[in-house]
Amino acid sequence: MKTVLMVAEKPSLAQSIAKILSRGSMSSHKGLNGACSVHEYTGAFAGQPVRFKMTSVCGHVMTLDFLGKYNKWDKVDPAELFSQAPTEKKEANPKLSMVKFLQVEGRGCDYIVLWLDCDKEGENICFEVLDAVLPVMNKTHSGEKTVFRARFSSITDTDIGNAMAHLGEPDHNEALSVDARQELDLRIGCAFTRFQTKYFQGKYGDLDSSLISFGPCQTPTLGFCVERHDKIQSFKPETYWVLQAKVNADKDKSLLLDWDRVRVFDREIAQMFLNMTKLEKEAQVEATSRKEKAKQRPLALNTVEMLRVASSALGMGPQHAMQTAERLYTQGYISYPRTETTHYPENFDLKGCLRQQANHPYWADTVKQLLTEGINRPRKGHDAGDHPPITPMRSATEDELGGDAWRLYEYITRHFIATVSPDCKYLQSTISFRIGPELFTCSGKTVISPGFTEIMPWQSVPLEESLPTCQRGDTFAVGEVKMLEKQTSPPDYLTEAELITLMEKHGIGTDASIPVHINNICQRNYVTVESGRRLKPTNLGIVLVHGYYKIDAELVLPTIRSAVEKQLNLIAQGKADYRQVLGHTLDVFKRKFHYFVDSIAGMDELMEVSFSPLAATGKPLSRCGKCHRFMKYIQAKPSRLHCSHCDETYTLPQNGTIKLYKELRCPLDDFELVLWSSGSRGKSYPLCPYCYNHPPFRDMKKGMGCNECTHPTCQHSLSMLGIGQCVECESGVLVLDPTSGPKWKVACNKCNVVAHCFENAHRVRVSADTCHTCEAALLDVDFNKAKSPLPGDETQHTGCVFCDPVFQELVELKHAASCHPMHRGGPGRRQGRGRARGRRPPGKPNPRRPRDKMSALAAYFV
DNA sequence: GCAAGGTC
Repeated sequence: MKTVLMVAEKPSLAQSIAKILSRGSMSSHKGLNGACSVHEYTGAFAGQPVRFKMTSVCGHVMTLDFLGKYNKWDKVDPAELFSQAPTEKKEANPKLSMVKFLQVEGRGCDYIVLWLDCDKEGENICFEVLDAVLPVMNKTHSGEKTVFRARFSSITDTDIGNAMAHLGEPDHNEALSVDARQELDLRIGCAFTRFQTKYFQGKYGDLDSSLISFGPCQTPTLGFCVERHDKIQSFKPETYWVLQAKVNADKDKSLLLDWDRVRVFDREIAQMFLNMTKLEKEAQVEATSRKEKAKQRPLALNTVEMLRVASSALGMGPQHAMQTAERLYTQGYISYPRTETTHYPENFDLKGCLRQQANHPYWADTVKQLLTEGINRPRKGHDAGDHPPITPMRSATEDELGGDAWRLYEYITRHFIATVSPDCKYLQSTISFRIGPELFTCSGKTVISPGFTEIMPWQSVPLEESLPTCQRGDTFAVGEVKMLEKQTSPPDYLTEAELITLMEKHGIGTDASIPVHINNICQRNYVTVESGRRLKPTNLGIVLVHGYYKIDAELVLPTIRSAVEKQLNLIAQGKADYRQVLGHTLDVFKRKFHYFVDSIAGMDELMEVSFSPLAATGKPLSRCGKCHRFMKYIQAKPSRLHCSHCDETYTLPQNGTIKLYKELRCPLDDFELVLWSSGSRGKSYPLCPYCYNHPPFRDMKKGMGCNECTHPTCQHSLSMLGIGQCVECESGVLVLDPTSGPKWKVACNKCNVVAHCFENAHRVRVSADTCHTCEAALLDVDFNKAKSPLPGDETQHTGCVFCDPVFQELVELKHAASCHPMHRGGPGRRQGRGRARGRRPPGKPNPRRPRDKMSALAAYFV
C-alpha cells in the first residue's frame, strides 16, 4: 500500500485536519522531536487504497543568516552586508531537528500533500518541507504527480474536505516573495544595526542600550511613539472660554446645559455673549427629541483586539498577554489565540460553546437566559481564512487558573458571550434651550435594555439622571449663567493599545509579531512603559527618530514597510522577477545606507546633547600598557575600558564587577590587570585588558582571562594556577583563585563549577609537583597556627585535592572527587586527560615559548 | 550581539 505524507504548519492543525479527514479514526504517536505528532489512518487517494500520515512542522523550518565569518562585527564592513556577504539557510530551531524528523517520516512515502497555512509564509514553508522530504521519498518512474497543495480557508469539515478533493500545487512565486523579504530584512536590518551600534558605542560612554538596532518594523513602531512625544512637546496651550448655564428643573434639581457654540477663543466675545444672557430669567425650550439608539455587541475576538484590551483594561503587556493566551490554549481552555478573523465559521457550534459556561459561578444566569431565550446571531466580521475567532473551549474558575491567566480567560469568555448577546439599547433625549439669543443643549441617556453590557459591565452606558419631560415652548427658571476660562491640553503619550491600532492600520508587523516589535523597543531602551501602559520615548529613542528625520525620513516612516511589500507582491503575483526586485530594492537601500553613513554627523549632533563622549565617561581604573596613563572604566553596558590618550577601547566581560588587581601588570604588554568577579559566591579571575581583546597566543581566543592564558611563567596564568581537569565539563580546567583567601576557592575556567577548598589558610600555592594517582597539581597550603585543621601542631601540608586523605576532608571537592575523571573512568582514562590540559609536565619546559607580543599577534592573525 | 517571520 502506498503512503501519503501530509504536513501542516503546526501540531494543533495536523491533529484537527487528521481528525476531520479520518472521521476520528486515526492512531497518533509523538515524533522524534517531541513537539510534532504523527496521525495515521487509511483511506483512498488517486483511486487506490493508501496509508495517510498527517504531521506538521512548527512554523518555519529554516531561517536565513549570513555565513559565519560575516557575523564578526569587527571584521566586516556593514556595507558588505548589502551584496557581497553570502547568506545561508540554517535550521530555524535546531532543538527540534525538524529536517531530520521530516526525513524520518517522509522516507519511503509516495505522495506528499502540503497543508501549510494559506498565506505567503505558509507557501514558503511548503518549499522548506519539500527541500527536506523530496530527496528521501519514493521516486516514480511514470512522471506521475506526487506533490500536492491543499488550499483551505477554515478548519471545518466542508472546507477541509473540499481542499482534499481539489488539490493543487504549491505557488513558487509566493514562496519566492518571502525569500526576498527575508533577505531584505536581514541585510538591511543588520547593516544599519551594526553601523549605528558600532558608531555610537565607539563615541559615547553612557548610552543606555548595548545595541542600537534598526528594523523595518521596529523603527516605524518607535517612530509612532516619538511622533506623539513631539506633538506633546510642541503643544502650545490656548486659552478659551465657555458659557455654562444652569436651569432649575423640578424641586431642588438643576440641569447643567452645554453651550451650542461650544467655546470661543476670544475673551471679549465670550464676555459679550455672557452679557447677553446673564440677566435672562427664563430659558425657553426650543425643541425636544427622544431617539432610541443601540450600542453594538462586539465582533468576535481576534488576536489584535485581545492584545488591545489586555493592555488597556487588564494592564497586561502584549508579549505577556500572548504568552498567557498560549498557555491557556495549550491547556485546552481557549481556542487558538493567533488569528486575524473576527467572523465565526458557518458551522461554529455557538450554543455548544455557550452551554459549557451554563454553570459558571460568575455568569451562569446570563448564559442560561441566553440559552432559553435564544442567542443573538453574531455580527458579520472579517474572515481572514486563518483560524476561527478566540473563544473559550471549556469552563474554568478563578481558583483553577488564578492571576493573569484567569483575568484573560474571563475577558475572552465574557467577550464571547457578548458576541451572541443582544445589543445594548438606550434612549438618547435632548432638550434645546434658548436663553436670550443663545442656544444651549442638555442631553441624557437612559438604558432601555442593557443587552451585552450586562456581561461586559465596563461597556455599560453610564447612569445619568433622567431629563424632565417637557415640550417646545415650556420655560424653566435660569439658575445662573457663568463664563469659564479653560485651556486646551496636550495629548498624552501613546498607549500600547493605540500603538497596536496604528501598527495594524499601517501593516507594521503581523498579529503574531506586533508584541515582539513593541517588546523590542522597550528592551532596547527606546521607550519605557509608564502608568496606564503609555509608551514614553527615552532620550535615545527620541534622538534616533529625530536623526532619521534629519537624514532620511523614509527610514522611520511607516511607508517603508508597505513600499517594500508592494514590490514583494509583484513577485508573489508573478509580475516581477525575484532576482530583479531583490537586486533593485537592495540597491535602493544600499544607497540609503551610504547616504546615512555619510550624514551620520547630523544624528551625532543630537546624540551629543544627550550623551557624554567616552573620554568624559567613567572613572579611572587601571593603566594603559602603551601610554601608562589611567584608562577609564565605563560601567554602562557594554562595560569597557577606554584610554583617551591612545583613543582605544577595550571590552570587558559583562555581568560582573571589575576592580583593579593590586596594580599587577601583564608581562606581555604592561597593561595593569583587572579582576573580574561574578559576585561574592561566584568565581573571579584576573584578566589583562589588552590580551582579553587581542589574544596573545595562537591557542587562545578573544575574551579569555588569565585563567585561560597559556603563558608558561606568568604567575597569574593557567599554566601556573591550573590544578586539573574540571569535574563537570569536558574542556575546562580547575584554576586556583589567588584572591579568594582566606576561604580559598578553585573555579573552572570554562563552566560554572566553583569549589571551596581550605578555610583558615593564609597561603595556598600550586606546586610544580603532581599527584602520582591522578596527575593533578599538588597544592602547598600554610594554615593559620591557631586554627589549623591538621593533626598535631602541623601548619603546612602539600597534597592532591582529589586524592590526599588529609585534604579530602577539607575540600568541598571530596564529593566531586568521586566524579573526577580519574576516578570514574576506569584504568583506560589515565592518559591524555587530567591535569595535562592545564599544566606542563613537571621538569619539562613548555614547548610553546611565547614570543614577544607583536610577533605573537602577527602569528595569530595569519 | 543584528531583522522579521513562523511557532513550542
